[in-house]
Amino acid sequence: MNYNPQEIEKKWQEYWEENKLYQAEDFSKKPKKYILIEFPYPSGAGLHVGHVRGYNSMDAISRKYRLEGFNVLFPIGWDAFGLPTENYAIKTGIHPKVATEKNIANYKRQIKNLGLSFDWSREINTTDPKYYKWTQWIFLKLFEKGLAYQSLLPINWCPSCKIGLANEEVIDNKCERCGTQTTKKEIKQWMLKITEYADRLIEDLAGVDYSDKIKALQINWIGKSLGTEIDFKINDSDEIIKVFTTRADTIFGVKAIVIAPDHPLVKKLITEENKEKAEKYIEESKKKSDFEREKLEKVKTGVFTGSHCLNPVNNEKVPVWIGDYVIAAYGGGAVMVVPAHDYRDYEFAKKYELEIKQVISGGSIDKDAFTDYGTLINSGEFNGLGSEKAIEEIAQWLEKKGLGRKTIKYKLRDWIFSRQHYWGEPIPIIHCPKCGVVPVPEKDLPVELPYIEKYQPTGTGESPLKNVKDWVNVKCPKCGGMAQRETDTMPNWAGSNWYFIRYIDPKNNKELADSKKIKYWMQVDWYNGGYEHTTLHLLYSRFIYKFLFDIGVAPQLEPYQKRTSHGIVLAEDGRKMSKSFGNVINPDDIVKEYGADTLRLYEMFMGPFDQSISWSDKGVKGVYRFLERVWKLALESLENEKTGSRITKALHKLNEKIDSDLEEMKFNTIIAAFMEFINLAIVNKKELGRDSVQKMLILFSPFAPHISEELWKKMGHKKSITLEKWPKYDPSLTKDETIFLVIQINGKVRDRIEADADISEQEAKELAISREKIKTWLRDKEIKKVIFIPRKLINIVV
RNA sequence: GCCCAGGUGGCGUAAUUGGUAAACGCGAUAGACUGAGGCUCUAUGCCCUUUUUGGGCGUGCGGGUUCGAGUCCCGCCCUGGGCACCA
Repeated sequence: MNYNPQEIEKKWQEYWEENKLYQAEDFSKKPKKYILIEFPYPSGAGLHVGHVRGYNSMDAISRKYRLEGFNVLFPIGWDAFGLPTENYAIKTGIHPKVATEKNIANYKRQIKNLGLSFDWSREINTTDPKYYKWTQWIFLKLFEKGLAYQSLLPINWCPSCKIGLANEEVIDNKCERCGTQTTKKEIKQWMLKITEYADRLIEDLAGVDYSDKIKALQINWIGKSLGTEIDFKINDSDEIIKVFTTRADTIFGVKAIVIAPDHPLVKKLITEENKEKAEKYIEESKKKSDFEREKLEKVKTGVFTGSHCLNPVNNEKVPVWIGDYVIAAYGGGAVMVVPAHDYRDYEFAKKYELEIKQVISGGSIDKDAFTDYGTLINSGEFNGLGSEKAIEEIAQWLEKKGLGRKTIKYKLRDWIFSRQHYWGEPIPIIHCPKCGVVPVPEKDLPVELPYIEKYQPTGTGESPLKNVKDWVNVKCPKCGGMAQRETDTMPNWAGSNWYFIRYIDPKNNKELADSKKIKYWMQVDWYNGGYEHTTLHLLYSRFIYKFLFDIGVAPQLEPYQKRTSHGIVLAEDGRKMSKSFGNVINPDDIVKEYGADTLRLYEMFMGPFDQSISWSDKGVKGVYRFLERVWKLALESLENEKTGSRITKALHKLNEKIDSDLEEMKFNTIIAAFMEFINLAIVNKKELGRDSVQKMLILFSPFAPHISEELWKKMGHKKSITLEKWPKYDPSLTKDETIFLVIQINGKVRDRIEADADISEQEAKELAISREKIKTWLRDKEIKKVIFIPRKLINIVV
């Protein structure tokens, strides 16, 4: 009988589900493991082989943990609100709700075909009102604590999607979804104060097991920067411009202050004679997109306001300029120009004929700016100090006089939490003409998203919900007067902020989850997902979890003990898989042709887990051939009684290899080790006994569950292989009794001899110099030194 | 510019963490099987030398440490990813 995955896989998938073999048990006495994958967004495109890479790897880990006696929670659900579905709906005319249902059904079918050991009894869906009731509840709590607020802000606006975008959704000044150039638009937005958690989000990384890469990515994104805020008093005025700098040591070299065109003091600073020129500049910079500014102007532009301010350290009069390269949102929107010690300032000074005054010794200032640290010169009482010390002392000096202070700035901005779109969780707020902003009372949650036919964006910047009069108009919960609902919805990150808590108690109607259950299951022991979510989803969900900790819902400071990320699966041509390139591999096709086990094994074997790898059809075939060999070998060995020592040893070695490599996600070498074992066993077929086949199948089952289960049954077992125990290897059997001792002369391999593994140095030496080959090498030479490494080699130095 | 990875056969990659470089898979070539093709099996695997014997080179480049370096140190080059008028 030939290996025929199409015949066996479906059968076992149904068997596993019917017998509830993968359901996690609350409060089980067994030790728990919470294994999490990023729940998929059910798009119209269907499951990607990249999803499969992450899922089946964590599936193998979950399966092994179960065999080892752990109570494993390995859940799945759907992150279904958001733009992709809405755009799909607009394109096809299928309502987002219907499209979501359809897409989920498709994903579910695809995922079930892979034989993953998810606990389907805990399936969740972020678009289910029973679920988003709690997403809204979290928002109310954030509002209550002052962490959700409204703000009129120039936001990134995509003219094509007609939607406001968070900074994180704008890439290269283009809309992340459609690629259209973004512009700015002022809208009243809901914001979340993630910046309040910036420090904790950095500090608490110390206590979790994330790779350095992931930690660095997050720390970079938060962009903490220590510096000094310096007050520059405006000449003949009480107004102060606060300037942020990391280089307070260069303050004696300041030759101008540049403020952003939208700095609050701009209007006051422009003098009558500069009015025309300055206002024209501001107008023009507003028109320019960020993209243009970056690409077209290497040398920064600016315009003089006509006003001056005073340098607090020496009362020098310094001109105030307006420059569109200064970002209003960062560091107070004002910078000090130190031409001698900053490249941009140097160019700026050359262009506008400002003085270049050197205050740090070093470099050649007539040629270019000198930006390194050094010793202060031309800096009054601070002359002679090193930069680092000077930064410290100047800050202290300023602080004493009330003219400046040490401060910390972050690149991380508060999180724009409003979307003017239909397909999202309604923000549970009511606007009352009398009482103002009123939160929807908890008892009235969820605020259900009404089913409407016109869900297209209005293009005015308002949500389509604005037109649903009988939904918008409500009584104010406070005064009972007529009021209106907030019509903005939440971004698609809202539901995924906390979903891992809902898996713990998915049907709870009173809380997000029962607190005892949360205590039992949290933290997530191991969370795997794509690198692309490192700065968005991962950071957001850590923030929300910290908030939940602060209000007593979450028991720990961090949600995820360990976070790993898989590399992207690229197309065979090395490019990203994309419909437009026509190079997409559909997992369905692979399952149909070769079976799920082949797909799973191939994706583990293709290369290092965290690395991007190109797909290879040839590689898939190679794995399929391997499975055919396993099948044939196992069936042919059923009648063998005893296992030879060579096979026994190899099996224990394999066992050891899996144990050590799986924790490190070295799936590729595990599969290679399996192949090696099978190759050995095929050559020594008669030595492969029944007991070893059995053990081999258990070891194989986390990786290729279907074929293992089928062969297990063919061996006469009545119970599922998933109920077996993970074998323990005997360390004494993983070591060889004889080895090939390598003989080196001057570090070069000259010979190798089979020898007893525990051969002594003396014996090894004697053996070595008795060899004809070695004798030739040693002729007429004097042995200076002999280095002997037990079990490995002997090196003769002549 | 800054921060991460990484650079090993024709290709994807492996190397017990300083000890036989190329395991495993793919491809290629030759042979076996076949009427033929495919599948499968066996062998080969970079350069030099007369085939074997044997020897040399060899892990991006240049140095260094060491009995011994893909692995450690110093200096470069290149590729991929992330951030970026961030002051």
